Amino acid sequence: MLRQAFEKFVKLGDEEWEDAQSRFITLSFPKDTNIVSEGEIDPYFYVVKKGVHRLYYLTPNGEEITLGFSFDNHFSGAYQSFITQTPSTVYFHTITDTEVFAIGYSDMVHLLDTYKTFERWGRLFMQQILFGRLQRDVELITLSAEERYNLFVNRMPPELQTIPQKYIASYLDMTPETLSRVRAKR
Amino acid sequence: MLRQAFEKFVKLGDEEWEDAQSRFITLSFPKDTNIVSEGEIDPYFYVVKKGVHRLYYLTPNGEEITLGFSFDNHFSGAYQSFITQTPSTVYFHTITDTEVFAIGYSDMVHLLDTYKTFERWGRLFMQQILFGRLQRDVELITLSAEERYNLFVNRMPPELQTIPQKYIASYLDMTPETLSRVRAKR
DNA sequence: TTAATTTCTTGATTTGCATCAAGGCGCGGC
DNA sequence: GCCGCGCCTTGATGCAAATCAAGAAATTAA
Repeated sequence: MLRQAFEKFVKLGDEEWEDAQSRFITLSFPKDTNIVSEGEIDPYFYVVKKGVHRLYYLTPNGEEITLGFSFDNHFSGAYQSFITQTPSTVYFHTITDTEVFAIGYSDMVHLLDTYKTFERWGRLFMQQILFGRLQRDVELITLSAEERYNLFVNRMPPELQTIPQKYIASYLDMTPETLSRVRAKR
Repeated sequence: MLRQAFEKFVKLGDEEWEDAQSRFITLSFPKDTNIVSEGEIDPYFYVVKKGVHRLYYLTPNGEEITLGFSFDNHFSGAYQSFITQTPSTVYFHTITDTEVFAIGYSDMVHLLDTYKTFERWGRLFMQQILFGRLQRDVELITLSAEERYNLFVNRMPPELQTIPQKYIASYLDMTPETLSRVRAKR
């Protein structure tokens, strides 16, 4: 399952996979926990075994803005902090009880340095996140609040059915009041 | 100069550099040309020798939305189309007369396949673009039209002084009228 | 140079969504 | 099982920026 997450991007040889696998640990967190907070360096890169995560940041006046969600079988974490080993500007937060595979920085560097395959995985992974963000940028700028919500619902995997609406609202760049009104119209 | 563009990310060995260098060609375009249009596959990845470029897309009602600019000594192109070899959703456009180094897809694949250093360059380059977009997302959501313009001016390199204001306006997600009013207040 | 376009400015009006406000519902804790 | 505190809803009002509308300035073409 961990291996599959990587093999969505690259084919792994058995030896390099053994090496990689041995470097992951399993961690659990209860719901509503900040795994990483603003100002901390994210010590791990994560693969979600079970649960739903949220990335958000705080505006100067204390409002939470949700950047994205992640869930089962996907990569997760405060990537920028982890890969640059600098203090995070975002909170990495559990919406549900969660289990993850986690790998530390020096172990990740080992994989990237040693295996060309992992270096390629890293490139393709970054690429996927980037292209996803670009798509989102287009949608935030060109679509109305109602259209953004409709798109979200159509793409929403079942895992996200349970997310509090205020998180969805901030992800879609609207207030909870606006989201509530949009929903009332369906 | 071409080499320096890569060496902002990774240190290159002389042999791999020779191989890479030999695969670039030089191209020129007059101002106001679409190097790549929507629906076309971008045949090259570019490094700007001289000139200013713009990436934009068209909304359903024909409005141009500017995604970004590039200029001397930086990488440029419709990356998503090039790297995935699929039709572009964006226009890649010259604002000024332009000279570029360009490398074709099979040559780029050769470099990525053959040299771990280029694979790493690719990862770090994608990463830089991604982190830049994330920063921009934050600014678009949290800042007012006036604050966005002030930030842009502070960061703007001299090359961008000559850009038509309507392009800046659409990059900052406001109308030309709004930008004009913001500027009048300084 | 002058004419033709395009870009930029300035003013009046509109609008989508935010903000402010208050009541009801649901869920977790004791 | 009931209490209390977030969360969601619904209504009234406000506002930043869009839209609509001309004219002025700048760029391009002839």
